[in-house]
Amino acid sequence: MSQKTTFITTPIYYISGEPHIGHVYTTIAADVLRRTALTRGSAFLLTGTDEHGQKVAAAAAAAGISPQAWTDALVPRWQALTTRFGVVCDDFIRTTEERHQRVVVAVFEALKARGEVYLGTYEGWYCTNDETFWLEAKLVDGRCPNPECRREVQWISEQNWFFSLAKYRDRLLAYYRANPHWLKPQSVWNEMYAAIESGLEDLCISRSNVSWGVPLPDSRVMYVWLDALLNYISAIGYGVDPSRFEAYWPADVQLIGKDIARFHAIIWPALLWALDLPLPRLVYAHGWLTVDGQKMSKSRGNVVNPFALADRFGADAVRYFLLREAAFGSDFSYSEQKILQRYVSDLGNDLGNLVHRSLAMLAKYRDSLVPAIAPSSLVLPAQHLGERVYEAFAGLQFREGLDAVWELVSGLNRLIDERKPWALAKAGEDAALDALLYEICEGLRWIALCLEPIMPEKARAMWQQLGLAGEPTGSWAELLQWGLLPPGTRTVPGAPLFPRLLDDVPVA
RNA sequence: GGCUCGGUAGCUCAGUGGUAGAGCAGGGGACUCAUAAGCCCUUGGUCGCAGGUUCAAAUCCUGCCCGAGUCACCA
Repeated sequence: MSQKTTFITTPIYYISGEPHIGHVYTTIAADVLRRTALTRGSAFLLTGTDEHGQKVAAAAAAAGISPQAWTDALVPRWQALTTRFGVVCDDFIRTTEERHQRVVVAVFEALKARGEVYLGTYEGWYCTNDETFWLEAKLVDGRCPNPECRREVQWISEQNWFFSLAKYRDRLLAYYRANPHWLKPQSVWNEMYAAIESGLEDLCISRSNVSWGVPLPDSRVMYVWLDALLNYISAIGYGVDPSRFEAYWPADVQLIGKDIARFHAIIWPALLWALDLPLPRLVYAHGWLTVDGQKMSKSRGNVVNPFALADRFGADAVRYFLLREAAFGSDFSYSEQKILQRYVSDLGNDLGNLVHRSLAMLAKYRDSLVPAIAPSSLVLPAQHLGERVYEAFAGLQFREGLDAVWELVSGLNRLIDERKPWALAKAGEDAALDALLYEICEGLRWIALCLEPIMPEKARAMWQQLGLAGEPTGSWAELLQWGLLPPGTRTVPGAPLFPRLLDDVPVA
């Protein structure tokens, strides 16, 4: 039992455009981890925006405003995303903030003092149009290999700072072997191990030809990726507030998309070692959401707008769908039909209707008052549900955790059909009816608690309909004990949690 | 091209040596508290292809086909 605060991070999002469903996916998962951790202790969720770099500068220039004004205008859109999906961030850091930039500079100075960086020459073929350096081997007929570009490339040579990444190769390999579970899923571990094994080159960490970045003391700016990685420690006061920093670092889970594994699984650990800091306990690279098996991208025109999705199905249903539909580590193919099916079948028919029918019967047979019964009549075998769900969620096995909760949902639906409350009422078997109704309501209380990390709004709605005070949050060890639902509680049957959708028009 | 992952019921997937599984969809039934929901029963698969190892292969080996991803600042 660690008393340390569970520290969870998402990548900071590169604000080159509108947020899409993929960004939400990561952030929601982080929020579930945070809420799950809160059932046993304290938690801290960090997210934010990555605002430097040429693409941002170019977009701002195209709009005729300064990069700072550009990012200031976009950031609220990203913050709105977390709010819209019920994500509670304990901090939201922007790389343009002073508190971040001074840490970046301090880290640079520290690396220099430790001899971890040196001034060298950065050379390569450069495509001005794509603003990208290309390896000679990648060039196609001596031109830019991007099929949509194919322009001539030019040889660029500039003085820049380099981080001594290559010397960490053996230490990384040894660390990987000694810690086979520090990077998940296994497939990403394999890829990164192979990448390290094949050799590392020192990393150019400054730019002379870019102006929109964290300024270094010598008029160059910091390489945007190093700038971005440092958010994880700048936000918690590295070099500024040591006691605060040590209360959080190392991170317990750093969620990333598999595309940025290289930065988090090779450069990041080496950088932390260079600073003499411990590594995060787990870096988890989750899969992609694809649309009909195709990668989501602007050029394909198949980007799913998360706000539209939330408007149609509700934020909680989207949260549920994203974490229930596929194993968290692997890709899954999004489709309108799939989320609709989950909504109707799992949420409306199984869960929503269970709540509705249960409270309707309690209203009809017992005037909405939870009966008083002897504890001995409690028979539902849900004792270990809390542990199962906690272990699953905390271990990023969201689907497995939800499967476990649904065993109780289905169990209650089955129990109702088997014991037939309506028949008990007709036959005047009051004791049996009391016991049954109590069990059902108590089961619903458990479901509300267990689902709170996934669907906080709906869990709260269940809690209120059950007539319970406060929120469906708190220590599961204390709350998930069978029989804690107070007899005499007046339930408040309300609107269906997941009403039937009136149309099946696809989301634009 | 190198590397990675995958190809199992109509759909989404679990199953890594020992008589083919789940959920959803489809079909049938009994019920009525409920969002025409829920419950019970059920149809359905030569486990990508071809070889090989083994008493025994979806599961191990080899080759091939197909799909996706990655190797470039997209979660």
